Amino acid sequence: MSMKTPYSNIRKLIEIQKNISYKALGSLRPPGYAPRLVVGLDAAYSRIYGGVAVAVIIDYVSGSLLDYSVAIGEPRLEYIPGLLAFREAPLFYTALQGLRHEYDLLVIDGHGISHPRKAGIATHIGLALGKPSIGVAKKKLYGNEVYIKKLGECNVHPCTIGYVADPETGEKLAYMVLPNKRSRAPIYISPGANIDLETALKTVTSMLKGTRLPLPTYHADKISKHIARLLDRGVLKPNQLKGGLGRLDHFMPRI
DNA sequence: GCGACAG
DNA sequence: ATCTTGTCGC
Repeated sequence: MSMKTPYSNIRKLIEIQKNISYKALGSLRPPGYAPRLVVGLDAAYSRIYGGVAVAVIIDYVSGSLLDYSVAIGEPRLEYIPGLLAFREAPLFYTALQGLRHEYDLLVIDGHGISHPRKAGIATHIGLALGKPSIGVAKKKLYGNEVYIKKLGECNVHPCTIGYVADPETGEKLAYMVLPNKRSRAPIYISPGANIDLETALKTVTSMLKGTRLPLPTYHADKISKHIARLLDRGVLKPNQLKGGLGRLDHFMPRI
């Protein structure tokens, strides 16, 4: 079980996010190059060992899964809406270090700037690593949903059905996309850092292969859940994992 | 006080 | 996220 965090510390984490978003918002421009290798990040949870973070590498052109890395460990923080990055990013960072390839882009399960302080987990990670990052979330966290299309008008998928607007300024923070024929609910695509909203949309929709999630996140999701199951069944031991045990000393500020 | 609330 | 049985649809 993760530690409970006092309200005083929560305020400090919120201040850190304001600092992060200040820098990240100035980085939201087109990368200027097409991605070659793309990382997908997702986490599942094992009852025994805690978080199971998986980083995968996908070849953007072929869609091939080239590599993956795992990090496990008990998160230091409980889940608090808006503060997900402080819970999961340390594990993601560890998983990333086990990767054998360099990469151009990160696709992360969760939000980017479509966040109360414009500092979702994709923003934290993209800014810290100095790479383009995109958040792909399955549920809205913040903002007003604006529909630019009726659901019935979406014949060809993926279909951009609307966007999420900043309640203060009306600025577009994320696009809502129906990834395939089956899904009733959209996915939310927002830039994390070092990329703009339009490029984020194009890039992610081009990696939708009939699945609800884009290929990188799709694979990371499947692998992390699978490993969490094996761990809880005792079929797999933490020391057998590629990427090893998670060191949680990164991304967590001293509070 | 009430509703919202990534994973 | 995870816990869980049945159930709707291709």
